[in-house]
Amino acid sequence: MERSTRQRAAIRAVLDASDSPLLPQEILERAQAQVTALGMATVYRNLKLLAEEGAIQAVTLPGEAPRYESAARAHHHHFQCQTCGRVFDVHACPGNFDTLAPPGFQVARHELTLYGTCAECARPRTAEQSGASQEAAPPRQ
Amino acid sequence: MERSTRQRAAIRAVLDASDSPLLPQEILERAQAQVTALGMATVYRNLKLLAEEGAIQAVTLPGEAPRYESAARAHHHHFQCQTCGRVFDVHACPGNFDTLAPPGFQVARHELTLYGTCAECARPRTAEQSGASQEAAPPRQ
DNA sequence: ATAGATGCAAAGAGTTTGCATAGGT
DNA sequence: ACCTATGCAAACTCTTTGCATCTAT
Repeated sequence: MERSTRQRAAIRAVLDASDSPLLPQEILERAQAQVTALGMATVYRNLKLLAEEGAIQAVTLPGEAPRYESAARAHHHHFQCQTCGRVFDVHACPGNFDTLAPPGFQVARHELTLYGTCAECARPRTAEQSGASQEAAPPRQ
Repeated sequence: MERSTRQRAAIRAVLDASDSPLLPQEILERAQAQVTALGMATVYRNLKLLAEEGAIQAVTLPGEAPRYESAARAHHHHFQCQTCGRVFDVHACPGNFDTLAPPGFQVARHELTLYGTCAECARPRTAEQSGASQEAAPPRQ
């Protein structure tokens, strides 16, 4: 049966504490604050394990490594800013997509990703007075 | 400026001829029917180039390598069968997602992926009489 | 003739796996 | 005590890059 280890607890804690999906590397770094000797292999093994049992979910964006987030969070989608590359949660959901698929197809779940310009990047002239500091993920593209 | 080579033409032709997104490996194999000595590096270089100029688009599904498809095809989404792993096109689109993002966010485009059971996998008992032959991508998961 | 494109092989990045050891039950 | 989970390093897969050669313009 599955054992409860400090490593697994730390990884879960990191994902539960984050308000956006994290890269394996980020998870490793943050979890090492709890378990110093934690290795990347253990992170991957636990991500896979936790994903299989439904405790966490993978978030994949085109051209980027998979990120992971706690499945405990309410159903939501993602928005990636094409300017700064950051990923935001979108808690709205148009809902029922069951009728979109061809006849005979059964829709179990869906994923929706929006791309565009985030509020910060949309008004660069007010960036200073708004106190925006780009403290999240740095620009990528 | 950009030259027109047999390799690039073959890659474009393969993508234009396909009715579902293809993996780089599949593109290589099919294009080699035209250009025998074609190498994988050239496929990747051209996929990148064609994607940058908007001629093709990448389709990324969680846990799978990116697939590519012609951008000439009308706006559509994808459905992946959780049983056989195949990817189907979904030509319906709920449309306007502009209001889903938080205030100040500008939505330029969106991607929607549906997961569930395809018509074939939904009724295994009628698979024989329907003539289904699983000739598309083999099961993966 | 010139400069972009190709093919091969080596290099990178991200992820997985083998194996001996640590540690939960 | 048993057996899963870990840590390290090697292995793997997918993708990118260096370099000499080829080729479209």
